[in-house]
Amino acid sequence: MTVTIYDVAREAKVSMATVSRVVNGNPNVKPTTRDKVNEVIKRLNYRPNAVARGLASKKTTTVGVIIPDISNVYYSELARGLEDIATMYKYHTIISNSDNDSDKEQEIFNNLLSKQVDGIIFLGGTLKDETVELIEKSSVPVVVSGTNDRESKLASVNINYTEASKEIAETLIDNGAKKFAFVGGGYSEKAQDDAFKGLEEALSNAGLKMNNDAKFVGNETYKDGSNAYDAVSKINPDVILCISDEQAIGIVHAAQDAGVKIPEELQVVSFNNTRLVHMVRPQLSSVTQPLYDIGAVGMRLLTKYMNDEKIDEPNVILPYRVEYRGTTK
Amino acid sequence: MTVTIYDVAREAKVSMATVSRVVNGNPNVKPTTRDKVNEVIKRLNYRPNAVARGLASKKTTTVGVIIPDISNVYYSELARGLEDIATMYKYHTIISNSDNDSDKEQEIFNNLLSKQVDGIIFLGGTLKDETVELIEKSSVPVVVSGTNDRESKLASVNINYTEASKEIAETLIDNGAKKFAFVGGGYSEKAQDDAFKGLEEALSNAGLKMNNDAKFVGNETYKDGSNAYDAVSKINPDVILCISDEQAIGIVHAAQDAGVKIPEELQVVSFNNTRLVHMVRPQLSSVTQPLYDIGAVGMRLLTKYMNDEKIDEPNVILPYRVEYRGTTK
DNA sequence: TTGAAAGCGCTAACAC
DNA sequence: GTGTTAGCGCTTTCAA
Repeated sequence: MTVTIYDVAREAKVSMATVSRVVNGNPNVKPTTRDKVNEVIKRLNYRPNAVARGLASKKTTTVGVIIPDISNVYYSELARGLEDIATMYKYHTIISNSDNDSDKEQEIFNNLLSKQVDGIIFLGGTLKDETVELIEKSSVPVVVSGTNDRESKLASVNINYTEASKEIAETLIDNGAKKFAFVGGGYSEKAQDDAFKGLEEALSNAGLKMNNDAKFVGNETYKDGSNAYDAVSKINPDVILCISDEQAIGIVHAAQDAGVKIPEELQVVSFNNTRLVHMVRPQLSSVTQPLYDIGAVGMRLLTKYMNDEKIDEPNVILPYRVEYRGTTK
Repeated sequence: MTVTIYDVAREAKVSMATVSRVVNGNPNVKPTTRDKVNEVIKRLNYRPNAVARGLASKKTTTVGVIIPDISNVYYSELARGLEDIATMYKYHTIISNSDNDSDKEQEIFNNLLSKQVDGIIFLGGTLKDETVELIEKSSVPVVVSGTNDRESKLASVNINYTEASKEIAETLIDNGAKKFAFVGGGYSEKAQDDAFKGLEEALSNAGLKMNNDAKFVGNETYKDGSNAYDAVSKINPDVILCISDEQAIGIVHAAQDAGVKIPEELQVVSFNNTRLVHMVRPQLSSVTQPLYDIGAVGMRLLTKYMNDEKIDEPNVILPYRVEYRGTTK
């Protein structure tokens, strides 16, 4: 029925070992033999069985990807970057959605190991202790992209949220802003905490301080933007810093619906930099993160671990820029 | 090193076959034996090797997904639906991006087959003849979701673009619109052609006809929206029908930048219904496709094929609604 | 440069 | 209800 390596060997009058060598590009094959084998492979339309190969070689050329939600623009852009590099290095990716749920993460993790993946990428999301523990004692390399554990013990790719947040706050303070509000989402607590820290530093340096009611933690959705706005608008902020683009857009619209002029009466800056920032009017001021690259570099880092290459730096920090668009003065 | 079924068998003083039965939930095992085996499995932290299982059983519980671009909101929403159903049925998904490129599609297809996937889902995208041919002679079941071949030979899940388009055109004609423009994208030619057909029918029924310059085919991106607007604005249309949300939003903004009032002077309706439609102001009038369901139902259909269940109807047409929001009068 | 043969870890008859 | 055994299709020593 299906053509196996044995059929090719018989037809080409060589051993299975030789066919295997040809298929795997082993140089120790006489050119004439190689040609003969290749001819038969083509004629019989032989396609190596990756499962059998995986069993024999203990390598599946497959990596697992654990992602909170592939339909979230932020994550799907990371995923695309990762995918492209995986393809470049001849890896396939098994993607599973965790909804940032720790139990699901662990289940997925174990499933991926049972599938014998060569490595795992953990995209975004909050890294709860149990998950970090699982990663630390993993039998295959793991890289986290677009997030990190609190102590940065894991191999990771990220931007410096603290610095970005601080820079934004300083700029806007220089520009006259005094009252800041902060809206975090549920997915990456590390990013949120780091960004909040940067904001606090900038405020403290300027002799300002934040109102206790000025922080809201929501769920990073457009709809939740109006909840966020309702919550923080009580303190009448000059600026709202918001982790998620979708939520920031929700905030902008909620404010506008309430008759607040943006950016004149309220400025909004977000951190995700998905393609959405350009698709709304006024265009959303944001930290421009290299999303595609965060995924791509994470995957590249993982390939290094999988091939036992030298790792210069397990915690990669990628550059960012702040772009002031329509939602800031 | 790693724990195998053999280790468990030895430790539990039973045969491998019995362990296999327990692991696979085969009822022909005495409860006491089952308990004993389960205890050992837990104690040794045994995790079945899915690769070995795949080789022996010729089933990998893995499906391949070929998608034009996971970072495109439309496709990532389909992907999420599909993923959830796959997980529900204990399948994993290997996702690969094709960029709607026929060569890549074929390469991915063959790679997936070599990975011994149990089935393949083809998401969105134009089905070129070579791809259709590949699918037709595939050794594993294939379902196409969110697109179809021109003759509907393949198992598929879709909405009726012709009907939707016709309905919109009729409604807007009743409402006074006379000059229509149409903007298609690169990804799904079938959808585009069907939608165009519906528009033509409605126009013809109303004794109207379309200007030759009123059709533009672009690439479904936000940026391309301004190209599309430049192209079709020459005929001064009352209405632009646009397949892609992103592109439609680009059109709206290009028009607004040119001083055109929306919806008073120009109405815009799109077909994709991604979450973007709510995130712009004015909110985009659109066909509300059940994106998540198109993916989910496609996956469910595929599981039926993979398990040799009875198929009632290989071409599933899902219901749609038209929602008139801010970009129509 | 090539071949023989022993697994990789599991499932699935088949026999008991 | 349980065990024996022959593969699944390939890679990888080891020897020649």
